[in-house]
Amino acid sequence: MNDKLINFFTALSNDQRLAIFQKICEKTHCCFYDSTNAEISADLYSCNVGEISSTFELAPATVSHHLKELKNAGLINMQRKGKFIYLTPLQEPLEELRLFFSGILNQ
Amino acid sequence: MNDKLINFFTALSNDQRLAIFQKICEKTHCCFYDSTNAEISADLYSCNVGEISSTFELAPATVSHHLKELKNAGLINMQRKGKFIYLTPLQEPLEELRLFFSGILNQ
DNA sequence: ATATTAGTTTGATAGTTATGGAACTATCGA
DNA sequence: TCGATAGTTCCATAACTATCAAACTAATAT
Repeated sequence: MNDKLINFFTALSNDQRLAIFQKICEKTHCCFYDSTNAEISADLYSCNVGEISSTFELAPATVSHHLKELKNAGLINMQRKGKFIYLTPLQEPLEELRLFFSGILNQ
Repeated sequence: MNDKLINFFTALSNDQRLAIFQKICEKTHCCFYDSTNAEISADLYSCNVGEISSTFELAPATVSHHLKELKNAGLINMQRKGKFIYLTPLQEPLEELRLFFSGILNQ
């Protein structure tokens, strides 16, 4: 039960990784639709690994490690589309965390 | 800005420390009043360091380190009353964390 | 005063984590 | 098919973390 929480907290306890997660959240916009009402493809509303690498001054290997940890913690999704891998935050963990901090005190 | 969050997450990213924090929260009850309407003293509604030591199978030194970290992160308060040191969770950080997870996504 | 109980600090050690270079895999465009 | 671009995995290392024994400080009781 606490294992999942530990994974969340561990993933967010590193400053680079927290910043990366925030960037992913910030860069992700909910599904917009174009004039024809067709959903615009993921690369228009989420960010890819390269964008993280160039934003933060970290070696690609390091970024890769951090993303892997965010993914393993269950905080983000990584989806390849051709040459790029797109990053999106998952909502459930955010909800779980909100609930955890709402419910922890007796009142 | 993120420093405070990092401290929260780091403090909660260790399984023993998370369990200790949960224990402190669980053992803390909001101010009850006795029949004379006088506030009952802290030792009746919060837990002390020894209680943590005996609950978790950790050396006193280890417990002390963990508590220090929870305190330095700003998650708990430690108040000596005579021989004992009483532990209480702080509410602001919980609220901050709730808000963080509420506000991080664009919608 | 001194013994006892409660807890901290110091110092050491074993284990974990962050970082990146180098070598790898995957996809695409020419 | 070959070169370029995107990203991962392997490996090493430096830095950090968790743990506890031993020596300490703080408060109380006798």
